[in-house]
Amino acid sequence: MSKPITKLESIEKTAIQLFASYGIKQVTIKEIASKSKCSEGALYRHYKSKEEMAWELYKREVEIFGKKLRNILNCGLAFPDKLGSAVELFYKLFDEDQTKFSFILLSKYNFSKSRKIDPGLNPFNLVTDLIKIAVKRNEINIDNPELYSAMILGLVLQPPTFVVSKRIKGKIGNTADAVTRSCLKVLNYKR
Amino acid sequence: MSKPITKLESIEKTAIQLFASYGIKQVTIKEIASKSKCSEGALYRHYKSKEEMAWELYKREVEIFGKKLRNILNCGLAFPDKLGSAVELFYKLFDEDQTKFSFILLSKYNFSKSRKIDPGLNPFNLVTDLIKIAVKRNEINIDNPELYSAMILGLVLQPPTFVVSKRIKGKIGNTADAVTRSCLKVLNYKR
DNA sequence: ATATTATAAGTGAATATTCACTCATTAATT
DNA sequence: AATTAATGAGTGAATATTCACTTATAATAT
Repeated sequence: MSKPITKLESIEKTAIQLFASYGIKQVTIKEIASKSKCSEGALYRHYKSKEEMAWELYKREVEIFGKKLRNILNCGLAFPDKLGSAVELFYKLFDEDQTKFSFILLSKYNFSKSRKIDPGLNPFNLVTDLIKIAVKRNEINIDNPELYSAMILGLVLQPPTFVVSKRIKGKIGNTADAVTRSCLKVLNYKR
Repeated sequence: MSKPITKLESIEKTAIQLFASYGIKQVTIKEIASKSKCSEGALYRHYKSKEEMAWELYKREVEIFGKKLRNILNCGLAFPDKLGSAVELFYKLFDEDQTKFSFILLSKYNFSKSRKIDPGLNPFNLVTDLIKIAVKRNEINIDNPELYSAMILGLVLQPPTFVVSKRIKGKIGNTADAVTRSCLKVLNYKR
């Protein structure tokens, strides 16, 4: 046999799906192998260990999202439009692949603290920077940018989390506007 | 009847502390035993398994907090005062025992979906109900209470989570007011 | 008071189980 | 034939759990 690329894809997709549903630690190599219809050994052709695989997948997916987010935040829009596009992007991508984003959202605390994703692509950093710059430019009026960044991130992240835990049913793309407006209120944005 | 010395308290305190720091799966019985200065077997006098213990501790702590929250939300205050007291309570308790609340905040997704805490004491339900009632009484003006409950919960929960992950340093009790005001803005509360 | 008994809790070595990872073998491709 | 990849039973270290025995305390009897 020599069609490794398709196998790898299948392994990764299965792993993300299982990690998202049950958490990294509770998923076994056996499960990933059987569900992706390959052997246990096949996994080790591509990754050094299960932990390593989980981390690589996590890092990759977060950084892919981070790049998209950075592109939006870098173009010369005004603050509320940047924020709005960011929320819209996130919710759209979330709706398109809930499983992938569950994995991202829930895996955060399952890696050793020494594993770091590229700070320039870390969505938390990007949002915090966005807010700090807006403060500097007097587009919003808040003290304590760290606190307000936390509030904004929580406000934006919790609805998708509620979708994952079934407290909210269906898609959330159509709520991006309402969420953005809520953020702007919190930040005392005056148009 | 007899009531010999008990190491239960020590075991539980140690377990919560270790679970909060490293996650339930990554903590071993050996570690709990040695850190709480008892044998590995002692744990099984009180709990059927490690998993069971983690769940019982989680459930207990969440429900203790749920009771306090319910008491506050049940007394006849106006909406913004109820919300304000709730945030203040949460942040005060969080400051008093960060370890315990890290455990609560981070363990959520480590249990099987079939394990449920008493719905009447579930803080998420309590807050959602609070908001729904306020809508009914025309104290706030929002469509989609589920979405707004999610936003409010995220807004309130993320700052403590940031303390746990060291993005925010120190205590947060003094931010309760600012956070409450932000919630009221999101909810279109007109005083 | 003192002794006796009952019981819950504690102990830790022994055992069972889990699970990531390996590697000898097989199969496919060139 | 040689090379490359795939397989999955096997391995062993890590870990959870058990259990026969000990100990401390409380309840009861003397």
